Amino acid sequence: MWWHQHNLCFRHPIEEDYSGELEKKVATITETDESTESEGVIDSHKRREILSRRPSYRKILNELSSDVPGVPKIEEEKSEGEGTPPNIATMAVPTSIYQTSTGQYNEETELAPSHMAAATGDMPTYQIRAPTTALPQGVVMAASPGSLHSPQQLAEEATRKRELRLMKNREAAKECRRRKKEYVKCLESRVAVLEVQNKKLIEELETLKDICSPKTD
DNA sequence: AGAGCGCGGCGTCACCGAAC
DNA sequence: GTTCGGTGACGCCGCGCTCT
Repeated sequence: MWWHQHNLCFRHPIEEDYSGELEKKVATITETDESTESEGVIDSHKRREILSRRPSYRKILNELSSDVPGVPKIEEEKSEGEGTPPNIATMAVPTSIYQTSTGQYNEETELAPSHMAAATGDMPTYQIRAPTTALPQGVVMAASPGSLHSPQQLAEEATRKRELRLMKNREAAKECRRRKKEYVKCLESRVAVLEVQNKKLIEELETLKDICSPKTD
């Protein structure tokens, strides 16, 4: 794909800021009013509010692609096993783990271990680095919640649910980052293309001016 | 050699919107 | 109303580079 051929060898400061800058650049060049961010001055809370309302990268990119020919689409995920996106190394997602008896779980009812207190910031005491393959493949999940009675069983179930949720979120985060990188690459390419286009138009304008302006001498 | 720094990647939490 | 996926934010870790 064409946008992958750019060999950009500079380092980015912080990824969020960088992609934000790119977005501004593209918006400036194209003069669209995406009004992405006026961040930088606003406090983190406001910024968070603003950022959290942005549509997903896939959505943005797909909208871009419909506007501008040549902008690639991020593929929609097919259902499990229907083929992986082209540029991800097939991740060893232990799909069988998802096959719980209920297929669902309730996040809110989960046990809140003491380490959860770290959510407020400061020192994250929750650093229990669960191995990437926290649960082995083919693990058969426990019985449905309805059959759980003893406190121990309930605790086990809660732990299992939490691990499952963490694992899913882990994979989601990876995928999200991959998309984000793709999105940033796409923006970079678009900036390059638009800059060339802009330059050409300016040159053309100058030429036309020369032709149309009356000679003074 | 090793201290310091910047960066990329990861795991996790919190939050939001969409889907049901 | 509940569940689930997507994503920003945060903190940590490892790596490479530079400086002393």
